[in-house]
Formats: sequence, structure tokens, C-alpha cells
Amino acid sequence: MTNKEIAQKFKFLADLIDVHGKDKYRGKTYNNVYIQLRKQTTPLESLSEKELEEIKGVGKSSVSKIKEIVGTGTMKKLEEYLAITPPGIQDLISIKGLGPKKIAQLWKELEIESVGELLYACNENRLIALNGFGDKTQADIQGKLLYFLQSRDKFHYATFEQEALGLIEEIKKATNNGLVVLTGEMRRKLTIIKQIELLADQTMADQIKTLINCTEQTDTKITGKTKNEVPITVHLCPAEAFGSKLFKTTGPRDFLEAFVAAAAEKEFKGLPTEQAVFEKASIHYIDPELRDDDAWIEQAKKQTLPQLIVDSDIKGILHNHSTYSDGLHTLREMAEYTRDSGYEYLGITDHSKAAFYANGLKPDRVLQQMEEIDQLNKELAPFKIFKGIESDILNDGSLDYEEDMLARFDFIVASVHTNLKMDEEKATQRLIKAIENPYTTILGHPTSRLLLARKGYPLDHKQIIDACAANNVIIELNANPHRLDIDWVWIPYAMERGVKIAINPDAHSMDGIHHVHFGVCAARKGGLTADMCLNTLSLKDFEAFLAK
DNA sequence: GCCGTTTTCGGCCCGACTGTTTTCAGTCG
Repeated sequence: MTNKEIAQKFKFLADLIDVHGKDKYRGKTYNNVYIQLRKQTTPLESLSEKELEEIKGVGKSSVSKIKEIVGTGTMKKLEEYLAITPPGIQDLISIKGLGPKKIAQLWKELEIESVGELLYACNENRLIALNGFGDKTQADIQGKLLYFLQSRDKFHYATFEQEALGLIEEIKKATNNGLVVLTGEMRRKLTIIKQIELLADQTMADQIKTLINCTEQTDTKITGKTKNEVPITVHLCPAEAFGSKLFKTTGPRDFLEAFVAAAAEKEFKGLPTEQAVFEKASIHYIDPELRDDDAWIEQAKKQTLPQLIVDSDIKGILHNHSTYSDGLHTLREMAEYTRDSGYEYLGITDHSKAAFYANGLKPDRVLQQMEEIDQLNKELAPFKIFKGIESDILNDGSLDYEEDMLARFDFIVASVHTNLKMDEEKATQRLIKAIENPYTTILGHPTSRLLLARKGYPLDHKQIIDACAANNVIIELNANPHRLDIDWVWIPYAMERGVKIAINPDAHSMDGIHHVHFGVCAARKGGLTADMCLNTLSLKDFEAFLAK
């Protein structure tokens, strides 16, 4: 083991001790040992105990730890600390610019225990409220976290969408509008992806290579990274076989196998369009988003596939935050921006009073906000702001606020934010109680998962959906690309039970409303139709729905 | 935990930099 590697163990131990806020001078000592060991030029492995102890700052205890590391590869003290530190906190320690003091503060004050949670907290402007943090620090940390996640090989779909579409434009420009499209996981709009995949006419290979950093090239593909270091594969094929190749590279493998098994003919090589592939198989065209579930193949054969929802079906934006709680923009800014983005209405749902960490609204602030909404509605008509609240589901399943307050809202999104470590039975009962509350309009992000960061609540989804059906409660598909919760796999069951889905951005800023697009992507994977989505209703119909 | 002695505990490397503050705290190397 090299001196540097041995030294690193002491550094890690020092950081862990500091993060736990234990004996700060012990942490200092180990940090000093780290500094001194790095300076040593002779291999530590070859030094005797006596020689080691002669190093300034290295005492008896550290000598025995060095010997322990050389012998076993680690040391007991370090393992002890690792055992009491969540893996996510250990990840944070490895991120440059984030030191033990800040990590300790985030852990203690915001209960952040992973990179994903911290990233989400940045998105919701939670950090700037902490002592010693400001918006520059928050933005800096956010950038570093994204980099960390990128280096980890898995990404949210949203991370690369712009990059992929931009690159396609560049390639088209460089090739006089040549043949190039999205394929693979991104074309299927998977919520988590590993890379950008494109399919292009093979005669364009040379031009494409000038636009990306190519690490490997064969006759059928170019792999490498985009200029922004995003992993990419560009599949290549002759233009006349584009359809067959697109079908194949879109995948996934399971679907392709099931497709061949169900097809009238089994050979699909050399076809120019995907439509030709489906025609030859005598199977109705299946949208790429649906191909992660081969159950749709049967429906395609019977020609009973759903007409999938599209972005332009969305008429209003529900579940949004303003500066009243933890949003970045004022009520007016949110409303005008939503109106100018082409929507008919905005549902404002700031946090309820129990969400103290998010500046949840005390009753007097609720009333103040309602007054402002009335004013704005006069001014902005026919655009309309609806008075909502994201009411915390408390530990026992009841909603935040007294009944007379709950009765004043136009609609209520009920969400769990705290105490996520329950078993499935308890968690399900807690949510069902909230669903049965007559004031609940929408069940917000049911599992509270954070993709790539937090698993979320274990739920009996069928029971939850059944309860929503029985109580006329809408289920949210939280469109934040980190959540996409309820998971799209449950949409077919919800539709079967007649439970509508609300595609909500959970926006904490004006820009945030555009997240609704990622919700639509996920909803399409579940086969959602426009008529089973709540916020495809026109303003008039939405008002009628609330009145009912 | 280590050092350095006013030999038995008290005090702990440091300059640059950044971002918060308004004279300082955290991080890096």
C-alpha cells in the first residue's frame, strides 16, 4: 500500500470524527498525521515502529494504526466510524468543497443523508436558510453534486434531454439535415438512464466525430463523450435500413424477444421505417415509451392501444410553491409566468404549517395569501389562480390545519414529508387515512422517493389506488424528474380502477413549471390518456370538477 | 491523540481563497 493510500485512511477518519462532531482535537491530530505521512518519501511499509514514531505528529496510537492498515488494509477505529455513518454521508465527504462542518450542519439541521437528498434540497432553496450558507454556496454545491452523480454512471432523464436534443440539432446542421434520431433508453423515456443514444446514417460518421469526443469507433457505432462529458453512443446504419435498426436499438431486449414471438413474420432486417417493421409483423405501432412492458404487444395486436397524452394536452399547472413558503418567486411572478407559458390556470399549494423547515404557512399567512389571490384573479382574468395547500400528512394520517381552515381551500394536495421510515403496513394505513379525509383532493408524491437518492415509503400500491377509487381522490404523478412519483408502472392499474392522475410539477420557481413535461414522459410510459389526467381539464371543466 | 515542557496538563499548522458578514468561518493544499 502506498504512503498516500495509508495517509488517506487517516484523513477519512479525521473527517468522519469531525462530521460526527466528536473530539475535534482528535480529528485535528489525525488530519495532521495525514499531512505528515503524505510528506514521507520512504515507504511506510518498510519502516519500523521506532522509525514511524520519529515522524513529527505521529505518536504510539497512530503507529499501531499504521501497522494495522499495512497488515489488514484498514483499521478498527475507521470501521467503527463507518458503521455509524450512513453511506450517503460518506459520499458527501468525498465531494470537494464540502467539508465536515458543512456536512455536519446539513445532516443535523436538514436531516440530509445522501447526495440525492442534498441535491433536492438545493433545488428547493433549503440551503440558503442555513447559517453560513448563501446562494453562491448553494449553487456551488449543486454543481458539485451533479458532477458527482454524473461520475457515477446513472442519471435522471432530465439531466441529458437538452444535451441530446441540442446535439441532434448540431448534427443535422453539420450534415445538411441528415438522418439522426434519439434511440435506446432515452427514446423510451426511462426515468433513469446511463447515456445518450442516437441512431444516424452511417455516411455521416466523420461529421459526427467532429462534434463529440470519440473513444471508440466500429462500423456500427461511435462511442465516447459529448463536449459536456456526457457518455454517448451513436449507432450507425445505412439509411435504407434505418427503421429496422431504430426498432432494434430502441429495445429493450425483453420487448424485442416478445415481439418476435408474437409477430406474424420473424425477419425484420433492412426496412427503412419502424412502421414497416410493425406492418410486417402485423402488429399495430407501439410507441417507444410503452416498450418497457411487453404486455402492450397483445393490445397492439387487438388494436386497443391507448392514445397517449402529449404535452399540449396539459391545460393547468397544479401543485406549485411561492415565496409564501419555500418558493423562489412571488405569487404574481408564478401566475404571470404560468399564464405567459400558455396555461389557463395555476394551483398554488404552499407548504402547511407543520412543514416548519419549508416556512410552512401559519393560518394568518394562509388568509393573507388568499386575499392576494383574490386581488390577482381580478387583475389576471380570465387566467385563474386556485387556492390550494400542500397539507402535510401527519404521523397518524390526519391532515395539517383544523377543519374550518381546510374547508376554505379550493383544493388540497396531501403529502408525506416526514417520518418516512415506516413499515409497509403502517405507511399504507397512514396514507389511506389521509385519502379518506373528505378534504383531500390529490394524494401528493405517494412514496416520497427521490430517484437515485432515496427509496421512499414502502406502500401497498393496490390498496392505495383502491382507496383513491373509493374516495374520489386523484393521484399525483409528481413531475419533478427526481421524483416521478407515483411510478408509471402503477398507472395502468389506476386507470383500470378509474382513478385519475394529476401531472404536477411541484414547482419551486417559475422555471419549475416546465417539469410537467417530464411527468408527461413518465405518464406515457404508463399508457396514460389525456382524459384520465386531471389537469388536462379546461379552466371551466376544472372549476366544475372542484365544485362537484 | 500528540507535543512539549514552567514534567503532567493546556493548547493545538498556516496562508490563500471564497463567501458570508461587517470581522469571521470553512475549505484546500
